[in-house]
Amino acid sequence: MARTREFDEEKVLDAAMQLFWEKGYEATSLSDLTSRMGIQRPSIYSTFGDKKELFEAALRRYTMSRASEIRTKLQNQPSVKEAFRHFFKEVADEEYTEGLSRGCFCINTMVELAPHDEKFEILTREHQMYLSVIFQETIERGIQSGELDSSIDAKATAQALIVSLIGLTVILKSRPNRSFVDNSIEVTLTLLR
Amino acid sequence: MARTREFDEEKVLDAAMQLFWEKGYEATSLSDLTSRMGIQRPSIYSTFGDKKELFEAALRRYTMSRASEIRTKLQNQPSVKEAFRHFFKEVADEEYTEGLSRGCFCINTMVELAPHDEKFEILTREHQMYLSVIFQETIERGIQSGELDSSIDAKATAQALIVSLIGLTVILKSRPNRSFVDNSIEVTLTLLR
DNA sequence: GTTATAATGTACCGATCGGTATGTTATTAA
DNA sequence: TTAATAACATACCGATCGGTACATTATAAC
Repeated sequence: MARTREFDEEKVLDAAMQLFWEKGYEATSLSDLTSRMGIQRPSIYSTFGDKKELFEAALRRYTMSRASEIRTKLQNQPSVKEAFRHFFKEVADEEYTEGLSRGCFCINTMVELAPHDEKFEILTREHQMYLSVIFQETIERGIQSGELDSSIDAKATAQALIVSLIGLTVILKSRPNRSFVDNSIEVTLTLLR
Repeated sequence: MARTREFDEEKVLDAAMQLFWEKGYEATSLSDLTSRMGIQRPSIYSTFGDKKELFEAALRRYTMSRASEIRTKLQNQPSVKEAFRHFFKEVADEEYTEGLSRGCFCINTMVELAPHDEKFEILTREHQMYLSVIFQETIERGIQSGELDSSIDAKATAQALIVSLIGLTVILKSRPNRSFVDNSIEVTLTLLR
């Protein structure tokens, strides 16, 4: 009974996500968005609502795919300690490889929007708590298998690792020496004894 | 031979610092600045240059005072481990006490500007490296005094603590449970054995 | 084929952005 | 007292901001 949509909703949302991820909320204009998403302004507003709502949709898309990506990575290694080491090193490698340092979209949002917008305070917190549980389950697997000492506090250690991961992701934006990054990763991993 | 300046340069720079610290670079407008600094636009431009230069001056002011503040805090405690514990707890307390979560101006800048502006990439990196040296010297003091095991790597441990401090500062913006924060601090401090 | 409807492209809205030209006021050296 | 000069306030600049009105186009139900 009406004209069909000419664009793929997921594809254009993905394009918006990439842009917000690179530049943040304030620095991304509607003109940036239309050109990168390949659709016109009214299409954005009719499909996603205003700029903030589009940003929120993009962030939700990011956190969901990122969480399952991390869960997969940690499950694919038999050794828990090696799994974390590999994961942390990979985070570092990405920042050194790519020209632009995008970091983590959720962390960027935590810094830019969470302090002034309760919706994003909650959204970013819940993502970190979710990741924390994934870490905890991974550590518990290591305890179960005998790889890790049963005396360690899986939950508290997972929380400390989340904090370190955030710090690592953020400091990479200032492009520190590789040795700085490698040192801090190795020392942090000694928490898994 | 000319009219005297009616404002205190340090005071108005301090006001600009507070504002950029709260809102970041993009979200702070010249109108915000003039009203908070209490001076007119042309006075800003003639005294500090354009918006980016004013921001840089504000950030430099912040990093210098913050570094000496941290150095003092760490030196004032006889026990190194207690010094770090007290300092980390204090960082957390500030975020829970204040209504607004400003976090650390330098970290905010690392996220917002460092990836797209080499000047701020360098400026923020150098501040973190400087703090890292302060941490290292503090740890070495603990080793000297016999409080800390001489087998620990002071430099690498200091770097890991810097990363954790950054992560702590950032995650506080999402207002996690106090237990999350306390747990991660305590676990991280076990690196000082 | 006709009609209803939704997606599209264009062109525009007032508001605000960072930055500056300009005229006025105050101060100091002569 | 006068002349030179720098800080001041005002008012403005073009550009861009987020958001929308409106006319056109394409599709699906009938």
